[in-house]
Amino acid sequence: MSENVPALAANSYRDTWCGTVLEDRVDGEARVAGWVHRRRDHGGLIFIDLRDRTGLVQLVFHPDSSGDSFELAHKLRAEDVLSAAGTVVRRSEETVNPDLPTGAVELAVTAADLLSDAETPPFQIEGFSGEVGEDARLRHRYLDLRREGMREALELRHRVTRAMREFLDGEGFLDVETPVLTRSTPEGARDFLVPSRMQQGSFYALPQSPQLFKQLLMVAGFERYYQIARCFRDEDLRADRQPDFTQLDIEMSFVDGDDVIAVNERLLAHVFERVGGPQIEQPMPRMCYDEAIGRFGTDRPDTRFGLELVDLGDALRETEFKVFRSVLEGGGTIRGINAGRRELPRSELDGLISRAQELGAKGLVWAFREGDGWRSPTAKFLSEEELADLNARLGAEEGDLLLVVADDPRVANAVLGQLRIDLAERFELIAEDDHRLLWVVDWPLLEANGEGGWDPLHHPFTAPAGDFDSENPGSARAHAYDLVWNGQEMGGGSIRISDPEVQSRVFAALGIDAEESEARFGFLLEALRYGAPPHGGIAYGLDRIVQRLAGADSIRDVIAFPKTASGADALTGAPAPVDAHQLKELGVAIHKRGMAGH
RNA sequence: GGGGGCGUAGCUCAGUUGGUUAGAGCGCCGGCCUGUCACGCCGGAGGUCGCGGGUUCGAGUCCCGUCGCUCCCGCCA
Repeated sequence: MSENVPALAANSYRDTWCGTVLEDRVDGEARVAGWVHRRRDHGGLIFIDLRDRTGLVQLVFHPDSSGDSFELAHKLRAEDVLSAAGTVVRRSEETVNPDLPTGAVELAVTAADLLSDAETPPFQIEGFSGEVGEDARLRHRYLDLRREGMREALELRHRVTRAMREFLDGEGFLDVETPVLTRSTPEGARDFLVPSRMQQGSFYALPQSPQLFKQLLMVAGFERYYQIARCFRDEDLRADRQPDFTQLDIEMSFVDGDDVIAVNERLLAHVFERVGGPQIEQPMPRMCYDEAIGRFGTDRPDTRFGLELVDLGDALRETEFKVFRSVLEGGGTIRGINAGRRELPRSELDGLISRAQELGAKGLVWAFREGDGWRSPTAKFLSEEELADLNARLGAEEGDLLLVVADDPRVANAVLGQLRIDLAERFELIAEDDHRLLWVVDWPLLEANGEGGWDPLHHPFTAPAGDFDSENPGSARAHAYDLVWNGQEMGGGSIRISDPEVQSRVFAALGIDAEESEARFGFLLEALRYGAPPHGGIAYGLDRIVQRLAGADSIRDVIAFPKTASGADALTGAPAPVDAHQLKELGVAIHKRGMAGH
């Protein structure tokens, strides 16, 4: 921690941090200020642990040498704010506290001032074993942030962003701010809208990302841009999703995908080196999208463990089992995973079936290899030859647990992809200190949206690789890349379309006709006509990166003032009703859900 | 929008099959204590069992509704 703590200029309250009162100050005078962490009152001798952002130092109050402040010390309570001056004293050998960085010294107080008299906090700042509930922590976040874990998390976050800025500055990137009041950019999520007072009936949207602005900055010739940008998406929350979140946003000109990846690998290496993150290979591993889907069932594969997906359709071409047969005839797939030799009670096997159904599968076949066949409710529907073939394809050995899903390929992949993660956690297959980072590359540009149309896998500005064949949009690949860390998406980017004609054709393929694209993106198409360099970039979920570096379970643990699962701020009470006259000024009327006619 | 879990003292939790006055640890308050560092010892206060309704002789416990927190699905890169 000390490497980041700047020297403190002397002021009326203190001339050093609590956590820096170390042996090199012995016999010197020191003045510290902070919060009363704990008081140990021995009657004739009082110890106070004083805490600030940097740590703790022990203050000692003697009745003889501390004067009036001895009486004050007796009255001190937890979280009172205190300024104390005295002599730094080396502790005698038997009173050294090896658990405290400042434990070899203490401050013999000669004078102290109570700067603020604190009420008893609703929960203890430190020093008891029970974990405080998140509800209470968020309601009094300013107290929660005094706790060591939160201080460390925010300091880590600071060091991460500082290292990012350091690296990018050194590479010639310029930090440019883009608007927060803007118009809707189609990243796919619901927009937060802000009503315009001056143009009633019209709305700003909060940015889901600075995507279009950074492209315009490339047209403007800035060439290398970055921003640590707040972004907004009005969707339901998760442990790794907040309605407002922070993105490290980067864009470069005159680059191809490999150039962007190369810069970013150096960026990651620099940041991790600075903050003590995992070692990463240079260059980092890459995996094609199709391989990721094929082996792991997902575009964000967690490669820390096996349990890879296996295609079983060929073993069942002639099967008599109606369920499998109708799936295959309907263009579906049959895929499975070998979970290894496991014992699971029937209740847990039923739980796997429920989970598979929750994930969208119609069912799940479980089996244990037994001899050349299966012990499974499904075994009786399959021939000996089929069972032997399935065992071979799955590499099943005696007692191995096998899971098979027959469904639409997207469903089968999604279900098995999630089940392999559930099983890895259930069987503790993941080593705590194992970190796997990789790029997923060679993405399809579009995917069928199930309604006869096409949706972008990234966003509508992603450049197709090679010529874009409007007749056959599904075959187009994209110059896109996602960074995946232990199966979690940390960031993604692409080379963008810099040719307005290509952009128009991609819009058309997405079902956005000329009129609509002119209305919504005319400014972009026009800008591209005025000399757009080839350009591309990436955006990282900063909260997720810091979360993983901190080993936290939720991004809330690395955000100073996060929202609860219902999108509320437990501290301020936002969102909150507003005065009628505010609404009137905005020309906005409220239609509550459930009111007549709505 | 849907499913699971949770809600008891300031905090973290226990509370049996529905049965007398709802408990513990920490914290808090008062007293004692000159080497503690999760100080110790003695004493004390503190409860709308989230809220509303129901079943019952009797509800923290069972049922219905509702609110909040949380995890997941949908949604969202």
